[in-house]
Formats: sequence, C-alpha cells, structure tokens
Amino acid sequence: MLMQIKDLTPELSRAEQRVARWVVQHPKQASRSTLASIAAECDVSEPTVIRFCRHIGLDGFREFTIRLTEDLSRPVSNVHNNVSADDTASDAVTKVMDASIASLIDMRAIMSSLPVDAAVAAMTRARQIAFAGLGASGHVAADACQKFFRLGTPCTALTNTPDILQFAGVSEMGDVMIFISHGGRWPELARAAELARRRGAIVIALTDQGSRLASLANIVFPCEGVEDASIYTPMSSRLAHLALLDALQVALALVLGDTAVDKLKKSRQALQ
Amino acid sequence: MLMQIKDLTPELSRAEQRVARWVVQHPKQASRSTLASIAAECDVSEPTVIRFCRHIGLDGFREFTIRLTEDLSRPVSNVHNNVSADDTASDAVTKVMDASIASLIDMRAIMSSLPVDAAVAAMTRARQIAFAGLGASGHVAADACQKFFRLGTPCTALTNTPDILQFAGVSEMGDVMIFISHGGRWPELARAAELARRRGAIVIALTDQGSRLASLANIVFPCEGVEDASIYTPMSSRLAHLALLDALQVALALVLGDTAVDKLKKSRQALQ
DNA sequence: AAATTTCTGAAATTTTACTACCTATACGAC
DNA sequence: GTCGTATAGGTAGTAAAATTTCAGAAATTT
Repeated sequence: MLMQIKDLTPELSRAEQRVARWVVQHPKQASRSTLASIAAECDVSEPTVIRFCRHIGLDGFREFTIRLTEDLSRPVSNVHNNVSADDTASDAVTKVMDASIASLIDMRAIMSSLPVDAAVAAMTRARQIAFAGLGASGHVAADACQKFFRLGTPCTALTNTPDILQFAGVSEMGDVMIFISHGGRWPELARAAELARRRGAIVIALTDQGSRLASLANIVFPCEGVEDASIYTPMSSRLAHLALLDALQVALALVLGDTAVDKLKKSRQALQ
Repeated sequence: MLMQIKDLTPELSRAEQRVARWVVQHPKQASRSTLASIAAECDVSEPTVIRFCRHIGLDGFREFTIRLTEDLSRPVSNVHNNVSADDTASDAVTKVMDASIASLIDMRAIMSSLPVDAAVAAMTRARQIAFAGLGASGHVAADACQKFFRLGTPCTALTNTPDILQFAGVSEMGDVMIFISHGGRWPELARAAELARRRGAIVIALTDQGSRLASLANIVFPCEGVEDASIYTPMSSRLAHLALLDALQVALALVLGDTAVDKLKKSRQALQ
C-alpha cells in the first residue's frame, strides 16, 4: 500500500503529492490521525486529503485509515509488493494467492473464538463421523474423511443429496455429522441437519453464520465468505474449510492420545 | 484481543454481552462497521457499545476499531514449531493454521518464478485436461477437475492407478495431463507420465523438484514439502497445491477471455 | 490574451462518536 | 407491601469528524 502510494505519487496534483509524501514518511501517525489533523500537518485543505484517498483507489478517508492500519500490522506482505504489474496473468495469479492467504489469516484470527473444544469433545466420543458436502465442498468432505478415519473412528464422506439424507435418517445418538457448505443455502442440507438432530446425532456446520443450516446445528464454525462475491469465490472459503478441518484433526489426535498417533503411524507404514 | 473479549464476556452486563458475542462472531465486519451499525446489529443503543469498549479496557470506539483491525491482519508469531503432545488443543489448532499460512506465503513468494505462462499456454490449446492424483492428492485432482471443466475444456479427474495408466496409454497430442503428488514417489505415476509423454501429451507436474516424476514432466511446479514428513499427512502442501490450481484456473480464464467467463457465469446460474 | 480545464480551499452538510440525563427494573430495609 | 437505592440501558442532544458543494485560483491550451 505504501509502495503503491509511492508509485502513484507522480500522477497526483501538487497538494495531493504533499499528502502522499507525508503519509509515506509518517505512516504510523497517519494511520491514527483524523482527517483534519492530517490536513493541518500537510498544510492542505481537508477535501484535498479526501481527494488523495480517492486517487489511490480507495473509497474515502475511512477506508484509508483501515487499510493503512492493516498494512502496518502485516509485516510480510509489504515485502513482495514490487512485482511489476504489466503482466496480467501473473498479476491475477498473485491476487488469487493473496486472497487465499488473507482468508486463512482471517480464519486464524478468529480461531480462538471458534468452538474447537466443543467439536473435538463431540468427535472424541463419536460412534462414527460423517462429512457431508456438495460440489466443491464435497471434495473437502472426502478429503476430511480420508484424514479422520486414520484416527480410528469410523468415518464416511457423503457427497450427494440422497446419501446425505439417508445417512441423516438412520443416524443415531453418538453419531457426529459435519456439514460443509460455504453458503449454507441448499435446503436439502438443512433438512438433513434437522433430521439428524431429531435422531439425536450431533450436527456440526462449517458454513455461513446467518444461514438456515447454521441455525440448525449444535456447533457452528462460521466461515464468512471474504469480501468479493465474484464468480470465483468458493475458492478461498474452501481453503479455509480445509485448513480448519486439518486443525480439528490434529486437535482430535492430541486429545485421543497415543492410540490415535499409533494408528496414524500404522496407516503411514501401510503405504510403504 | 478477541480472546480477551471472550474471557471478559461473563463480567459484562447483559446488553454488553450481546455486543461482545456479536463482535467475536463477526470480527471482520465489526472492524469495518460504524458505531451506529454495530448498535443496530446487536439491537442495543449506541452508548452501550461505547460502554462495552470501555469495559474491555479501551479508550473508546475509535480505539476499538483500530485495535481490532490490527489484530485481524497480524499474521502471527512465526514461531510455529511442530505440534507436540503437551500442546493444548487450541495451541495445536493455531500452529496448524500458522503452518498452512506459512506454506501459502512461501508459495506466493516463488510464484513469479513458476512456469505459469507455459502451463496456461499449454492448457489454452488443450483438447482435454486430465488431473491425476492418488490419496489426498486425488481429492485435489477431483477438485481441480470440477473447477476447470467450467471453462469449457473437457476435463477428467483420475484418482487411482489403473485409470491413470489407462488414460496415459490412450492420450494423444494436444492432451494435457497434470500430475499431483507431493512426494512424487509413486512409481506408477512416473510410468504414466513417461507413457503420456511418449504419446505426445503435455505433462505438467505439481510435485517435489528432485523426484523422478518431476524429471519426466514438460512443466514442473516444484512444491517443496515445507513440512517434515511427520505422521500428519502433507496438509499444508496440499493446500498449496489447491491454491496454485486456483490461481492457474483464474489465469486460464483470463487468457481464454469472455467465453470462459461467460461459461463460469452460466455454470453458476445453473445452480440457482 | 481568451478560453478551457484542472486544482484547491471555504463553507455547508451529513455522518459519526460521544455525553448528559432520564427511566424502568431489581433488590434490600423497614 | 412500599419506599429507597443502585444500576443497566435507552433517548436525545452535542461536539467533532468526514464528505459534498461550489466558487475562485492556477495552470494549460488555443
């Protein structure tokens, strides 16, 4: 961001350049100042500061503050910013990576507020665990299943509607069903979740906080889709889901103790 | 900070607890919201939100915004050792997340040196694209397949040895085979790659640089296993593979132009 | 030198954060 | 029961900050 401001400086008007230079020289102070005080520092009018914010592609001063604050507390990503942006393909590639990284960082930040312990506790006692997901989330479910069954607990992956509904219909007390769905909008999933709960199974949902599915689950891991709702979106949230499930598996392995670790070792040896 | 809020929640009054819970559940949104909108979301008055800020030891709403924004974009302590048995569950969970983030950051750093353009060029002209992977990488392959076929090029996912070998055996000039394997050690994959190349297909490999598979491929995306070959399966490298394939898909979509984007939109609409 | 565009700040407006104050409920003493 | 006290929590008002409008100044072109 600071880099970007520096690059754009020559294209700004004189007064705005003063702002740009001051910001680059006092980034920390800039991030905590008010519009008026920055204007005073740079000896320009307040509208000029706003125009500066707009010219560097932001929405207003408010967003400027937020973005600058974010940038200053993110030591890594400043480093690579000087990739020459002439090549669109590689530009896009980095953007996608950035989005993925950002979504994981977001997830990491809220990790401590997630019901990890509750989920692990439920899974520790589980008679069996089923992972349910459709489409891209189906792959996540399959992946998770393959990871978890090595801990010794019976696991299934359910990746189509009939399977999911049937499983929910015959589920019992002691079963854990984990629903994965970034939107939480498939009515079939909600129905299955309801069914499973009525039969006494524990329902865990990796989905959007406000969705119907979330409201039906015993334990919810909210995974807000990050900002851009473009055509590509499910990508980053799927990564976040995977990472979360990785984390849960490790946590579960720790709680289960030696037995589980032993089983992991055995499953590994079987491959060689 | 979120942790701190969570700890302090019981000591707050009823209305303030509502605010606390909402903030913990929507940290990102909270960091970008105005006082009024948070009050509305939590169904409390504005002063209550301010009182909440004061109670958690901050100066006012302004500082709350800054602190939260900082917290959410702090990439974390880079001291992530491997998970050890005496970790608490939540320790382990954060460590796993850190490892995942680190591996993506690593990948992003070397992104510009990767043969993205070559791979995209090959795929642009492809008659069909096959994604081959075994075990966990099989899920990556399936996921990638589902993503790429929406661009309009015929795609298959091959997730077991016989399929992979057979496909390689009948592959033709103009076909692209993408092998995904974090170790690159399966001899069958190497055999398939050799076969495919002999028949004129283009072989792309996402695998370890020094492996036999890598040496047989036309285009290699080296994904050093950052992680130790511990008992946990290559979790983060799989994430890196996925992210890389995401990036490739976006790059390909850009090169293919409007048609591809149209197709993406159509596939999206078909779901609704 | 006139005309046009492009900056820039003063002032007005809106939005946002914060304060002062008031009310309803809970709880205890009498 | 009723009265007093405490306190959570809201209403309404205020100060301050962000944003918009507009008119004059500077620069550029013609």
